[in-house]
Amino acid sequence: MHEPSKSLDDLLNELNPQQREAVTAPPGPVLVWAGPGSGKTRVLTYRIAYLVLGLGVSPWNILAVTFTNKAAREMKERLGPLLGIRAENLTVGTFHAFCARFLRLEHTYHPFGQRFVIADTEDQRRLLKQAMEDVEVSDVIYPLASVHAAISRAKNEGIWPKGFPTSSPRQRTIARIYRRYQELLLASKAMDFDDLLLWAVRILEENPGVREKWAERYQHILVDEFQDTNMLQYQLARLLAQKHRNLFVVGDMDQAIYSWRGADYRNLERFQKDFPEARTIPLEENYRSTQHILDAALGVIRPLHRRPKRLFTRKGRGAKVTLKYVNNPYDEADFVIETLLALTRRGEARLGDFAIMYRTNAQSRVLEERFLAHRVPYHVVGTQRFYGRKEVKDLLAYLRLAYNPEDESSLLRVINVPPRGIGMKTLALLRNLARRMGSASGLVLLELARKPEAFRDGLSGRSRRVLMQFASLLAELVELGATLSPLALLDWVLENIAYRAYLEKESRTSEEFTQRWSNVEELRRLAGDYPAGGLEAFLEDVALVSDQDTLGDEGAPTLLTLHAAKGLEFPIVFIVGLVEGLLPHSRSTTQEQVDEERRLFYVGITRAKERLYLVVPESRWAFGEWEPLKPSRFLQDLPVEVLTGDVDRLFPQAVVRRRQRRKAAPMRPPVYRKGMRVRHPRWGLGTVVDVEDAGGDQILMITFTDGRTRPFLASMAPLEPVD
DNA sequence: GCGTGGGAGACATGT
DNA sequence: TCTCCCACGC
Repeated sequence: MHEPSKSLDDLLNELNPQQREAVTAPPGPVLVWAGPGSGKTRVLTYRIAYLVLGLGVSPWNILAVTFTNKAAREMKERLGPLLGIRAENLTVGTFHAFCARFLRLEHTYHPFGQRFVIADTEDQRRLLKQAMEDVEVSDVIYPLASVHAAISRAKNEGIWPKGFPTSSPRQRTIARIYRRYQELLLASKAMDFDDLLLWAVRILEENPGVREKWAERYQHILVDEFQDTNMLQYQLARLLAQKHRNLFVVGDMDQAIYSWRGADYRNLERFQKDFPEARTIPLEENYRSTQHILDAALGVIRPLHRRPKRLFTRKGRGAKVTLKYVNNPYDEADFVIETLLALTRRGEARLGDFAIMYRTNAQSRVLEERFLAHRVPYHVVGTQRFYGRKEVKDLLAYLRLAYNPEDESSLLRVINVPPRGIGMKTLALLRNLARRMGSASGLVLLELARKPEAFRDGLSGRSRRVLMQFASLLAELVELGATLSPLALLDWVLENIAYRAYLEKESRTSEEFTQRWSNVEELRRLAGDYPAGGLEAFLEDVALVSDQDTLGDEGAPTLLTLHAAKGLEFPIVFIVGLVEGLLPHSRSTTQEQVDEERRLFYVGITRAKERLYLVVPESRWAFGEWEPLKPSRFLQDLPVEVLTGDVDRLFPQAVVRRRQRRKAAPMRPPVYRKGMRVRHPRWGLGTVVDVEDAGGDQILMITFTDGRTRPFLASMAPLEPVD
C-alpha cells in the first residue's frame, strides 16, 4: 500500500500544452484527437489523476473504457503510484468486460441468469449451424460466415430478430436463422460478444431506474480508441453519460481499422450531435518516432486528407526507411532475420526490440519456419495460437460446464472427450430426452445422476450405462466447481478424465505431445492466478482475451498482424508482404475498404520508434505455381526522400524527377469552407454552415434541405462538393 | 454403434 | 498447414 508519490503540479508539469489542456479541461464532454505516439495513454491516465486529485472526484465514480484488457491493466498500474490505494476503486476495462459485469449484476433484467457463459467464435459457429439446420436453410446457398456477419452487423446496429428487415427473401431467411440462433444461445445460457453489448444497452434504455443508478455511479466516463467503437458501445457510453455529461473520448480517425467489426466512424458525428458543447483538443506532438518515419506515415495517409495532418517530433530525422525487394516470402523471412541478427550482433539492438508485422495470420507461417531454422527465438501474438488449441478448449469446456452445466456447446464438445462410448446415437437420445423435458442436456444428466430410477423408460442398455458414467462425472464436477479454485478444479479434471494419457495417445510424435502438454501446463499457470471462487472471473477473462493480451516474452522478436499492433510501439519494425492482394487485401474492394487498408499501413508504420523496414516479395508459391506479385499501391505515396534501399525499384528515375517537381502525392480535394454546397447520398443537398479543424481533418456542420443540421468528419463522410 | 484414417477445401483482420 | 467431413472397418 503506497501513498501518492507525486503532487498534481508535478504531474501537470510533465505535459505539453495540448496535453495539459486535455487533462485539465473542465468537466463536461471532451474530444481529444490524438495522433500516433502523442501521449494518449498518458493523457487518459493523468486525466483520471486530475479528476481525483484536482477535482476531488472519487475513483469509485470513474469508468475508463480501454480497447484491450492489457491496456486496462497498464492504466491501473500507472495510476497506482499516482492515486495510491484509491486506484483500486476505479473501473477500468473493455466495453465487453464492463457489460459482462453489468449483466451479471443486473441479471433480473435479462433471461440468461447470473451464470451465463460467453460464446466464443467456435460456439457461435456451432450454434449458428444448428440454427440453420433447425430452420432448414442450406449452408451452401447461405454460407455460415456471411450469415454470421449479417447477424453480427445487425446486432451491432442494435437490431433484434423482430426488427430485422424483411424486404427481401434473403433478409427473411436470415431473420429466421437469427431468431433461432438467439433461442439456441438462450437455451445454452450463453451470450455472444455482441449480445453483451446489445443486452446492456437494452436494459439501460428500457429501465430508467437502472440507468439512473449506473449513471449516478459513473459520473465520469473516459473512452479510449473512440474511432473504433461501434454503435452499441457509443450508445452505452451515451446512456451512462447523459446525466452528468462528463464524457471524455480519445481517438484518431486515421487509425480507424475495425469497420469490418462494426466500428462506426459516425459515432464521432453522433458524439458531436449529442454533446454539442464538447471541447475539441488535438494532440500533435509525436514522442515516439523519428521524423523520417513520421514523414513516411504522413505520406501514406495524405491522400485521405483535405489538408495535411499536423504531426511533429523533436526526435530528429533518424535513419531512413529501408525499402527492400525480395524474391519470395522465404527470402523475405531470411532478410528480416539476417537484418535483425546483424543489428543485434553489432549491439545496436536487442532481440526484444523487433516487431515483424503482416496483414494476415497465415503469413506468420513462413516467418516462423525460418526463425526456427535460424534458431532465433520469437513470439507470435494472437489468441488462436493458444486458446484455439484443442487441448485448451477441451479443458476450458470442462470448467465452463462446472460453472454452468446448461452450456450446450461445452457439453457437446467434451461429452466424448476422451472417448467414453457416447456417439451420435446416444447423443441424439440424450438431446431428445432434453427436448421432451424442456431442459438442457446438462441438466438432464445431473438429474440422471441424482435419480437414475426416474429414467427407467427413456434410457436403457449401453446408452444408459455410458450416460450414467458421464452424468456422475458431471455431477461431481459441478459440485466441486462451487468450492475449488480454478486450478484445483482443472487438476481434478485432468486426473479424473486421465487427460495426460489421452493426449499422449492422441499425439503422433513425442514432440507433439510435449508441445500439447506444455499448453496444458500454461493453462494451469493461468488458472493459478485465480483464488477459490474465482472460476467466474477466470472463464470471463479467458473468453474476452484480446490478441494483445497474449503479448509477452520481451526478450524475443514479436510477430503480429497489423491489426494486433494497434496501440503498441517497438524500436524496430518490419512490415512484410507489402504487395497488392495482401495490402490492400484482395477482399477489400470498395473505396472505403481500401482506405481502411491504407490506415492499417499507417498504423503499422507509426508503431516504429527508431527504424522501419518495408519488405516487398516479388512472387509467392500459390496454387501449385509461382505467382508474380505487384508492390502495394500504398508504397507509391511514400516520400522518396525518406527512403533508402531498393528505391529505384519502386520509383524509376523518371518518376523520381516527376515526383520531385510535384513534391508529394496529391491530397484528396477539397478543403471545405463555410457556405459550400455539398451532396450526401442519404441526406441530399446541403450547405456547410460551420467548419472546425481537427487534427488535419475537418468537422463539418451541414444543414440539409430537410432543415436539419448534422455533423460530419470531412475525411470519412461520403460527401461530394456541388458547384 | 463407434472410432479412425484419408482426402478435400480453405486463408482477412478479432472482442 | 490445419480442419472438417465422409466412408469404412471393427
